[in-house]
Amino acid sequence: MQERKRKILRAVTDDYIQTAEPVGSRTIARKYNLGVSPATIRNEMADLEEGGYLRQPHTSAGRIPSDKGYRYYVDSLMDVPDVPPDERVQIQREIYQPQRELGDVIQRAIRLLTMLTNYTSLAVMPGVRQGAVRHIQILPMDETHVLVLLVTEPGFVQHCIVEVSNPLTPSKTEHLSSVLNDHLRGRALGDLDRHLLSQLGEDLNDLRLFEQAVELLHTAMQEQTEEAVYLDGAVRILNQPEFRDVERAKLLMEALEERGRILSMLTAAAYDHEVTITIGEENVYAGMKDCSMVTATYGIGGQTIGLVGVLGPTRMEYARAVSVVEFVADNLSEMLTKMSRRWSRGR
Amino acid sequence: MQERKRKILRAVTDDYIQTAEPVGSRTIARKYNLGVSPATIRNEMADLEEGGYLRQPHTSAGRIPSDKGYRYYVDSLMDVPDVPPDERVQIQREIYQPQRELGDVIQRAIRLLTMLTNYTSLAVMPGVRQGAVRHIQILPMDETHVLVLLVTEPGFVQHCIVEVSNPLTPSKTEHLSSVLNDHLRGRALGDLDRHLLSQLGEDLNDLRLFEQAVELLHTAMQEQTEEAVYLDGAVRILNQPEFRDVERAKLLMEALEERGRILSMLTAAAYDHEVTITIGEENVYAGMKDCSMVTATYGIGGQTIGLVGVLGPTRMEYARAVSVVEFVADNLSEMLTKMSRRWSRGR
DNA sequence: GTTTAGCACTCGCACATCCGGAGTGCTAAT
DNA sequence: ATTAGCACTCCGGATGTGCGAGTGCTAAAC
Repeated sequence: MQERKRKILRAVTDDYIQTAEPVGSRTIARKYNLGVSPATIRNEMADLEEGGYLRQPHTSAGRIPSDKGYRYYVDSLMDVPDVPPDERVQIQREIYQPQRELGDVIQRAIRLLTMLTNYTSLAVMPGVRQGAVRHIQILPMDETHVLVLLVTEPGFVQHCIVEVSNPLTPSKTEHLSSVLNDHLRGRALGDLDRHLLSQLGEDLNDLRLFEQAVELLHTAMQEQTEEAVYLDGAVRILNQPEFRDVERAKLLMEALEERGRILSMLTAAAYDHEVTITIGEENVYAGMKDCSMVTATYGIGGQTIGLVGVLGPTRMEYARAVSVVEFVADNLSEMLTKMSRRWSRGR
Repeated sequence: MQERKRKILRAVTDDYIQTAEPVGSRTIARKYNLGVSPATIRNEMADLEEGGYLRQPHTSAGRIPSDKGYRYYVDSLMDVPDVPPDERVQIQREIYQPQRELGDVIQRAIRLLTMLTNYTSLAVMPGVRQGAVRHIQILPMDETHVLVLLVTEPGFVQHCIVEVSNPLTPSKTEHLSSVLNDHLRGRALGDLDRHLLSQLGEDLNDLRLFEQAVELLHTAMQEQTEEAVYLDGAVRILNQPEFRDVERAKLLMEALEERGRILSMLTAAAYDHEVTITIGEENVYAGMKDCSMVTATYGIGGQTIGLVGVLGPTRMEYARAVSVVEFVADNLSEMLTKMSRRWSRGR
């Protein structure tokens, strides 16, 4: 694409992102000094429309970027700014809090994301399957229930209550706990295989207990195997003029209430790349067709374990969103990696 | 108030609740056969308006109930229907699930409430202070952090990670756990007093350990002392015609996102009575001035520990809401009481 | 050949206007 | 005390109009 067309596409997109109004040739000529007259810009815009980068809401209105236009914009027009220093420290202060649970950290991280971007933000936290087991503990609750407590890398605590067919005495649960600990520590719960299980059986020396243990782990895993979805500032989306229509807003909010849907949307889109931008129609779900997402992955020691991002209208401040989301994700990764290392050293 | 006025107020309220349109004298004469002409009804309505029970959105429109009118309606006009059998079983099936955590139970209960009433529903779950301790366990995480696990009556599990100034070895945490267990079991965490603490000190036989224990409990309590607020179906409120205005909707949704505000609102209103109805202006918070709440308390063995309810427009189906909310709360109480008894027997 | 000025044309939007319907309050008759 | 009749009010939707912003085209200028 010729340089001038690029400049114009960029101007249109920037302006529309800022004002939410269709932008005309005169406006561009005035605000962005390209050194050409409105008429020339009009011609170029007609070409851009033909190419599918711009569209007109109605004849004789200004142009707005199409999804394809936004795509081109984020891929090769925008320049991502640095995160300003004050925001850097704000983010880092929030993330490097005195250590808490992973869930809390993520919650706080995305709350900040919401504040800074004014968009809805979301995160996926890894489920229990993924992380290596640090500690596992079985505690009796009442005749028919036990509590399974699981601490996984990197400091992710989960518990669930499991019904057992035969009562377990405190001494038995203690025994069970220690055996399970010996065998599973350092391993991911998803890695349970036959070999491991048979070895477990030998060490337990008690068939019924063994069966219960297997049953227990099975249930525990089923219960909380799912990745957790965090969401913050869902109402922010109502600030956007494109959602001044209640019906639309309702539709979107309803979609956001269904965590499962969000999850599949997020994972479908973006688990492999550092930063992913999903624009309008690229979204799998109807009802999100005029939203965009900017997401980034975070992980421990280079391995991706989760995802944070923001959700806004397609007319989103992509450049800023990218910079902030990326920065948050990077810091999250760094923090988690440190946290994990500290634990290894402590052993 | 004369019987006929009561009948008319009731007719107006019923009709307005159903249609969301101001209701006129002719409508009442036609739909609710009171045996009098529209003109008579008009006179009566004028009286009711003077008395503050009805109001007119504008001259020459029909009447709608004022807050005072609703108040009179719920206090002495409406008759609360039984919960229909199919809904009864649905509710009971949901609540008497194979035992899970209290949080899950409540979550499910209010989800159902949302489904059945089509209003936003909410619940308050007791914080950690209130319940008697069943089990307490300290586990080391890394050099500077331990995990405090707390199981309180009636099967409420909470954990939190606490930073400690001096590292605790596994053997020490074990010792600490067992001592704490001995002393705190059956007591509420909020009851920690000097006497108890000094006794603890004696048994621990280790000053530093004792100090850490106190510090630990202190932090643990501070962290999670707050009652938890559950919310479901917040978007449902957008279905109501009174919130077709986006600004209003946004305001309310924003209020709903602030859990603390909800909490104080709920507790302020309704902790003492079985079923409480809070109407429009009676709400403490602006932004809720055209909402009503129907809440009921639940508890264990007669002692109130929490609260469930629904939130809708003042033009709410009070009768139905009351019946369903009450039924849910009662079943919740019954279930929790049983659960608690079962545990006592298990000891 | 590209750029630009000029101009006719197109829409959407805000605003004013108008009309009908629903409902009221008052008065007088029952 | 109740009711029929009637004049009056006011909202809401339909209709019409003018204005402004913006376009596309054409012809002139560079």
